[in-house]
Amino acid sequence: MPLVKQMNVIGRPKLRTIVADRLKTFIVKHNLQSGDRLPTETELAKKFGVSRLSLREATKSFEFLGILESKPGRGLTVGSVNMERVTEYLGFHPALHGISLSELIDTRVLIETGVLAHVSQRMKQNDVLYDKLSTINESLRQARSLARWIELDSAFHRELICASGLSPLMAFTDVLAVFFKRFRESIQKAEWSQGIQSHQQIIEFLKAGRVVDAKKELRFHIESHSQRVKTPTQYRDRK
Amino acid sequence: MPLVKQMNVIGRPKLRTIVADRLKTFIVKHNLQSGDRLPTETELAKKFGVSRLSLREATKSFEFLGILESKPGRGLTVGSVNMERVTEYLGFHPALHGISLSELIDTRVLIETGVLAHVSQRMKQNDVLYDKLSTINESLRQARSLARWIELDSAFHRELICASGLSPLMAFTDVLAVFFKRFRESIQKAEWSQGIQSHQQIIEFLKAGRVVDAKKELRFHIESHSQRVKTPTQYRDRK
DNA sequence: TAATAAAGATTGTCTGATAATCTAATGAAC
DNA sequence: GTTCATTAGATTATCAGACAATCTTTATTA
Repeated sequence: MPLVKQMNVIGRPKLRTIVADRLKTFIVKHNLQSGDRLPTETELAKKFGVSRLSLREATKSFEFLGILESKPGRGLTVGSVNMERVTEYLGFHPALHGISLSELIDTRVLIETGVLAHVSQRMKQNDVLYDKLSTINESLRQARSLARWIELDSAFHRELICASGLSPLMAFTDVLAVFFKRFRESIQKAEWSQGIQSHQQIIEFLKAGRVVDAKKELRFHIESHSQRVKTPTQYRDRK
Repeated sequence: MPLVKQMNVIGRPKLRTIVADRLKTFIVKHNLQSGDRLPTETELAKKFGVSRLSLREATKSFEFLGILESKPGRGLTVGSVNMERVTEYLGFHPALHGISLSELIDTRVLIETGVLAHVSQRMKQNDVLYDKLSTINESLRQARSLARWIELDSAFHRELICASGLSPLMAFTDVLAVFFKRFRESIQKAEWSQGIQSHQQIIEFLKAGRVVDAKKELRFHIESHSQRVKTPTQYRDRK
């Protein structure tokens, strides 16, 4: 007969969870900044009373997010969060695939048109913003392959958000970009020029401070994408 | 004399990085959905040609994000992304503390006002939306503690986004909420009633289809937060 | 002094083992 | 036959120890 089962009953928290929490506390308590070094794995493991393996499960999760960095011979250092990494792996998750195209487009229209007032404002004080956007659009004209076109079109819209100076939105739009990539791929070559014209019109409007016109043009530009996509791409092709 | 140093020179990618990528591919290729089961750790390790340990470093990172779940005796299953978890651990990171309050407020104003047109539209077809918001606001009147007030205020604004039906924005505002929590805590009791009145006004405007007025009121409501906060909260209290 | 080589420290990865936990099969009682 | 408790099997959780790979620092040499 088996001994009395160790009563841990419902969810005993995993060790790595505890360690992750203590690591977080450690960083905050010591007020560590990017680049600062942490104790070695062995020391931390001893400090937390767990094996080096359990400690690593926590640090590796942090490293995945970019919170920590580790190199052989150097040790652990505080990193700088890598949003791209996060979004790349969150973006592919099935749960997020259920979002309809119209929802995605509405969201994008909301953010990009909302940003224009800020962009226009900042353009007045800084010519570089206009030049950057203009340069990308110029390259767009010379794009030969579809892949290159998609890359530059994404860059244009990304730069638009960036020009607003609202950094939180940058990270978010990177997530959205993952989904739009697949829609962009259904674009026809004949439609390139139309898109480029729209881009140009938008930045001219912005430079002139005509925000309302820019919004209208941008909304039309984004929404015209959707009309070309006949059927939403299916991802579930088998039972 | 040491042997010729194994020339790997620049960054040979870590095994866990490769494994993470192959795991991602595996999930996408097999079209796995939330709740679906994966092969066992041993099988996956064999499949990828690495040790079980290296495999675990990848799966644990995924588990941390909520992409995977693991239980002893059951195995690995596809999870549903836990944004709270992600934001909790990203939110404490020093690099993200650099975002200024004005940037946060501008971003919030942009999203919340942008959403109002959608909300108003949907309110016409569904009374429940108005009732939900109204109920939260009603509870807000009866809140006694600051903690309760913060909780309900957050809930109101969250419900507002939710009412737009744009689910991508939900996840994003949850991230922003982490940062706003600390600013809400500086609010004065005397200001409660003013906030509640604003809430009420906003939903009345929305119900009446007066989107422009609702936007104006909401913008004022959010921006008035910032004026109360005298100095941006400092996190670096020591060298 | 500067370049090179060696030594030390630290993470990367592997193997193997035991404990904890869940799932499913088994059997007993009604 | 049905329902419940028990058992057995499968799978992850955690540990320990070892060696390789890599970076940093020190020591050596020209």
